[in-house]
Amino acid sequence: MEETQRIAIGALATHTGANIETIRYYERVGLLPAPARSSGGYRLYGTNHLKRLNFIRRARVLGFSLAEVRKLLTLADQRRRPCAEVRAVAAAHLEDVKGKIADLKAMERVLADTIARCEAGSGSHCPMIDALYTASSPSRWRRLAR
Amino acid sequence: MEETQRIAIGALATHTGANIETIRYYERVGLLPAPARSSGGYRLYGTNHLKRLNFIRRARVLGFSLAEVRKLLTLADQRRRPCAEVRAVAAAHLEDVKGKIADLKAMERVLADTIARCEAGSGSHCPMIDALYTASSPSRWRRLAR
DNA sequence: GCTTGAGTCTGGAGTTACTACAGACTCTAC
DNA sequence: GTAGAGTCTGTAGTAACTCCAGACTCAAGC
Repeated sequence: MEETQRIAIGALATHTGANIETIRYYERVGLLPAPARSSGGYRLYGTNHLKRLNFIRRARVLGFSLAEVRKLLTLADQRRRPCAEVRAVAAAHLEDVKGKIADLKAMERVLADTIARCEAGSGSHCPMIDALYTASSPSRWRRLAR
Repeated sequence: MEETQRIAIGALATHTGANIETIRYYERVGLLPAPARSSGGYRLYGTNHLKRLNFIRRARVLGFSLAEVRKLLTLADQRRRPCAEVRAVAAAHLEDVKGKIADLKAMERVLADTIARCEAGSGSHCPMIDALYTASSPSRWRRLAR
């Protein structure tokens, strides 16, 4: 319960793998509570900060935006954990991720195709450049990319 | 060869689907050459601008960064088109896209798993929050996410 | 007690690729 | 000549950091 160890920002950074500047940034934007300070003004972090920062980093690795992380942290902070709400945030994010995968796969296909044509090209002109300069409208390309 | 029609920025925006502000932005950062001006200072675009802007938009749809688009445009501008260099830019970008797809798929898996556990959960605590608060280090999560 | 070097502090600017104003001016049609 | 739509410039905001300068603090060694 009580927090005895207090570590400086550099140590927290090493323990979590986060950047020092990022830690200060998270404090500035209110994701990480302001820690205690030494007499000289150094930030002194306890285990709660360590846990919270790890939470943030794990959520970020999973692609949650800081706004989503904020929401998740708020939900996590409530002692009675509203699992349904957490699930809703995660599910919305999952849909987002799926959409991005679909978009990237479409891009991958077009890129791979064009590069392949490039490789087979005779050399007088570049199929990649041609494809980009071609008169078909970007909206058609966007359709293609879904 | 000669350009007779000259259209205002709004018309160019409608023709390409680009935003007016974006067109001015592309000019500011040097992707689109500064067009002629009317006596009152309005920008007047010709067909070359139209083609170039479409090129940029198609490349952006395929996920090329503006830096990459710049490189592609430079290569396209050379009369003798260095197909190999174009292919290199595109291939590098394709690798990037593939990497992002892999990352997102890993995210998708972890998210879907955790949400599934969430659905099956008894209700006393949230598996999603637990997973994020779990003591395993973010670097392990990152490994997981490849 | 003093010095040294590493660590930390704040505030501000830079990054990417736009987007969104405000307030002034221009163009076209009636 | 005037109304209303279009355009102009310049600045600031967005996400999520990252980097920097110049000042200060801390711990260790002598």
